[in-house]
Amino acid sequence: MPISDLTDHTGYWLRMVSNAVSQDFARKVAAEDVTVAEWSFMRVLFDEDGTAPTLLASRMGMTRGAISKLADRLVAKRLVARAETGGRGQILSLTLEGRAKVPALAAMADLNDAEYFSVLSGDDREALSRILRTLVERRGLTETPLD
Amino acid sequence: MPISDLTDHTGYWLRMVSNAVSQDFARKVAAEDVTVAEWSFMRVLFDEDGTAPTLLASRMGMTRGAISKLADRLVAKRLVARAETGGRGQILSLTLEGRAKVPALAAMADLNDAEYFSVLSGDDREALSRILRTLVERRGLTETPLD
DNA sequence: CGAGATTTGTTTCCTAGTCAACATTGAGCA
DNA sequence: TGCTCAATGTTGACTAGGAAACAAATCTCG
Repeated sequence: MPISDLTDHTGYWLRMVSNAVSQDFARKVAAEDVTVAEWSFMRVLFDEDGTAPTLLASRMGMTRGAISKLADRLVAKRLVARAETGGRGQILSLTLEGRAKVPALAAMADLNDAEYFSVLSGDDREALSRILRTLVERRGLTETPLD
Repeated sequence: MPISDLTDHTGYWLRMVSNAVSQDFARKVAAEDVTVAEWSFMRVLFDEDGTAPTLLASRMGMTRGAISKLADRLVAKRLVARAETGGRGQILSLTLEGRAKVPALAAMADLNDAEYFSVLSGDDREALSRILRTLVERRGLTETPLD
């Protein structure tokens, strides 16, 4: 039996494109001194301010440990604030500065996405989006990635 | 202007699916005590035995430093051998043991891919593959990812 | 109530990369 | 020839995240 080539797999091409989109976006948001994970974190808080770390972890598909460290970094940058809620609990919210950054970052995300897929026809763009959503639904992928 | 949601972006779904495919594959090859990067490395050598580290780095889209360490690990596992070529140069090849492992790993890659995309119709599978290849070509993505 | 079980957030250790500095080797060419 | 400059592979410092152990806090229910 012939040995299949790496490029025979859809997963291969998927990863190549995904990596390229992510790296490009990472480069863009770096201009605002923010990482992709930080952007994602802030975007979640933008809608659901005052979220507990554990919920953020599940929203973002990261471990609580990772969220703990990510929050440290964002607090150090004065983009996020931690608030004790009495006992063990804690609540994370955007600072004014953090909230003010979100629109610019969202615009970058829009631009990055539009730019990347602009080389496709409208039909193909639509098909790609639809197929990916189908996969997520049918495979029960609930964990959220970073962008 | 409304702030776009993370899920408005095709890149978001792309990353979610790509991560899921990769993680699943990583879990599978771990049964053979191999990582995804190691598999990729071995697969390249399978066809192009006696490759220099720098060429492997470009084939795999990794830095020379990463290849150097990856090669260390594979040599330690007796799957790859380093050969001096006189001066500074060096050449990497699969050992017999390494070469013998490739077919099983390739079968795993085939299975993983087939399994993941089995929930799509034939048309959608084909469309996805075609669209991804179009993106790679039109965006000039030459760097190779890991699976 | 109170004792075990669970949950929460943190921390430590580990892995797998990048980046940049480095010594070594080789090539080009006056 | 010999000088300079580029390329090679390695290394160390650093980063981001996962896994698991942990202490503290909260639940559960007898």
